[in-house]
Order: sequence, then structure tokens, then C-alpha cells
Amino acid sequence: MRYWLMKSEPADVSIDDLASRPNQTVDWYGVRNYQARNFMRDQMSIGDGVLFYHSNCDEPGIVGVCEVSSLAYPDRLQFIEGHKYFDPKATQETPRWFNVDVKLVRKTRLLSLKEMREIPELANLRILQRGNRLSITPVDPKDWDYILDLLK
DNA sequence: GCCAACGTTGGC
DNA sequence: GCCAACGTTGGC
Repeated sequence: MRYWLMKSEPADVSIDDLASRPNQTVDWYGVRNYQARNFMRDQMSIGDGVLFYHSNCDEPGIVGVCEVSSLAYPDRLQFIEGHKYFDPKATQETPRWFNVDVKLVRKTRLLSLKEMREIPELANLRILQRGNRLSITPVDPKDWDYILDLLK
């Protein structure tokens, strides 16, 4: 059982989009970074905790708690020619990109990036490190507990 | 829109 | 394997 923070651009998939999907579940498509892919493919298990984060928007921050609801499987978009996420080097036999499914547990208040930066206890959170760009990062159990407490 | 900080690509 | 050029991320 691990914990993660996963970024999504609300213009693409917002927390409300997730809440209105069938089973309140989304396939985490479009990850095209090897480190983030490896987290999904090699380390995620069903039931892992996920902090759902809105990035590249007016109010960046955590907006929900989710859980990993499938093991990783090939990202279907890598095979669709002409698609934004098409990868000519990927084949059905040797897919390159994988995703898990993520299911909403509950929406939370906005825990903004700004607020998190002001909390000394969260200083080692990966998302707060300068230059951080990874869309999926592990969260320490200690930080998970602390953040879930803030979001009660 | 700016730009720092990365990650990727491809020539050599 | 090096590294310059280029592309992307994402806060501001």
C-alpha cells in the first residue's frame, strides 16, 4: 500500500469531471514520461491512496482523495494514429505507455499549493520542491496522514 | 505570456 | 556517450 499525488489539468479532467464519470473512475491516460509511467506500471497496487491535484490552472492544489482501482495496462491512446498521444514506436505487442484506473473516494476542499508551501511540516513533499515537474509523485505515509487530517 | 527547470532527440 | 537544440511543464 503506497500513496501518490497525481496531477491533472482541470481543463482536461477536473475533479468534477471525475465525479460525474461512470463509477467515478478515470483511466489515467496520456502519461508520456518514463518515471511517471514506471510508478504506475511497477509500483502501484489496487487500493493505493491518491491525492488528486489540479495543475496548470488558476488555483493549483489538491482537490480530492482517490484510490488506484486497477493495475497498470497499456494506454489505449498510444495506438491511435493522429491522436495527440499516439506513439509510432509503440505496438500492441510491445506497448510503451501504461496507465492505471483512478477512482474517486471523495472530493475535498481546495488545499492550495500556496497553503501547502506555508506548512513547514510538508516541506519535503515532492510537489513543493523547486523544478518539480513530474505528474505522478510518491507521497510519504507521514505526509499522507498529515494532508488527510487537513482535509477532514 | 514569461521563463526556469527538466526531459528528449539526434548528430557526431 | 556527449551535448546542443528543442520541446514540455506549470507556477506566476
